Order: sequence, then structure tokens, then C-alpha cells
Amino acid sequence: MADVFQLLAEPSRRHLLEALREGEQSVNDLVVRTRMTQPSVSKQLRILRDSGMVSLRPVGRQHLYSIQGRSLREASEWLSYYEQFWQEGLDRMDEALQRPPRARTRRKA
Amino acid sequence: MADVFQLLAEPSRRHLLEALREGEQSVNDLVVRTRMTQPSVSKQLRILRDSGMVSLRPVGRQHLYSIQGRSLREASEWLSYYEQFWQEGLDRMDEALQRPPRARTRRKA
DNA sequence: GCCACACATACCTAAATGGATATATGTCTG
DNA sequence: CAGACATATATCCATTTAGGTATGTGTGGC
Repeated sequence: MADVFQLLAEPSRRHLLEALREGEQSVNDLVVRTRMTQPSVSKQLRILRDSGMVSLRPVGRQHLYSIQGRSLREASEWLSYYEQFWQEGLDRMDEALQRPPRARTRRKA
Repeated sequence: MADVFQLLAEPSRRHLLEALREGEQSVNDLVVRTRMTQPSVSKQLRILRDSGMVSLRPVGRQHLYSIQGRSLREASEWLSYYEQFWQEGLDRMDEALQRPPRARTRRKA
């Protein structure tokens, strides 16, 4: 597993991925949305691209980036081994509740 | 809020969590399993504990650690927003695109 | 009380890296 | 082709931090 978590550890890179959730975007789009400087965006995109987490489609003088899910899937699979640990916790807390889980502490990353 | 992904970025901490998947373990157990030095194990456990990712139960002169799933759940939820990106290509998605994930559906343990 | 055991912390050093500024590469328009 | 525009890279710097060694704290047995 080419350190997926290391990539996700950086808030700036997560911000980029969050912006890219809304679809393919140019570098400048990402600069505006994330309020990072352009070189920083390019630098982090380069890292994300080298690791296969985003892909690049050149259109004219723009570079359109989009998410490539494969690496993220690996991270998700690693985490899936731990589902029991937070479900145990919920079960204990909910105890008698057989209802499907209501949104408890919903929060965004 | 401590950065979950930052915690998971460190291989040594992931190794500890992987070892703890098999259940509560003493520090020395973890030293043996991970082949780290004892101070390193203690140091990383301290970090994991401060962030609520593991919990400590003292028994005699031993400290038994176990996984606390809440933080990991947050990471998993963040990733769940990207499921659509690795599901693309596996099969055609309906126009009903995956919307913001609700609490992950309960899985058989 | 003393000593061995189990673990935690203090301190230091070396390596990694994010962000900023400056500059280079590449592409479009006229 | 010049010049604007879009993005990439180069370089420097400051911060973070993992890991090692030495030592501190706490517990149990005799």
C-alpha cells in the first residue's frame, strides 16, 4: 500500500480532493476554491498524481484534474477491518436501540 | 480535533493498530509483535491515546491497550464520500448518483 | 525496604516536507 | 512572433516528528 494515509494526512491535499468531489476542475479553479497559492496547488496535485490519486486531462492551456478512486479504496478497505470496533461502541451506547442508526455525531471532515 | 489521517499516516502506528485488531494487548506484547523499541511503542501509544484512538486499562504493572473505534469511524466516513469514484467503472451508475453518505449501513460483524 | 519488572517520559538529532517566492515551460490570440 | 495566460518546477526555509538513549515513575514479590 503506497502510503495512501500519508497523502491524506495533509489537510491541503484533502481540501483539493474535497473540491474535486464536485467534478473535474482546472488548477485555477482549485486555487480559488482552496485559497492556496498556485504553486502549492500544483505541487500537491503533482504528488497526488504521482500516487495515482488524481488524473490529468489537458485541454488547451488548462489542466483538468479529477479523482481516481483506486487508492482511496485501499484506504477504505484498510479501515473496514476496524468497523467492528466502532460498531461495538455504538452497540454498547445504544444498547436497547434496535432502530437503524440515527445520525449521531454527524460531522464533516 | 486531532487529525485522524495524520495519525494513520505513520506506519508504526498502523502496525500497532493492526496488532490490536486481535484484541487487548500489553505494551510488551506490542513491542514483540511490532519489533519496535519499547519507548517507541509507548510514545506512539501515547499519541494514539491522546487522540482517543486507543484506550488503556491498567492491570497490575501492565498496561493493556485496545482500539477505540470512534476516530477511525470519522476517517471511514470521510472516505465514504468517495465511494462513487471507485465504483465508477465497475458498473454503470444510475443517474441517481450517490449522495452524501448517511451513517454507514450496519454490517454483520 | 529493596530489587526486578513494566511502562512512561525527557532529551537530542536527523530526515521529511509544506509553503513561499522566483522562474521556467507551454499554449493561445492577434 | 509578441505577449498574456495557465500551469509547472526550482530553491530556500521553517516546522514537525520519528526514533534512539537515558532516566523517571509505579507496581509486585520477597
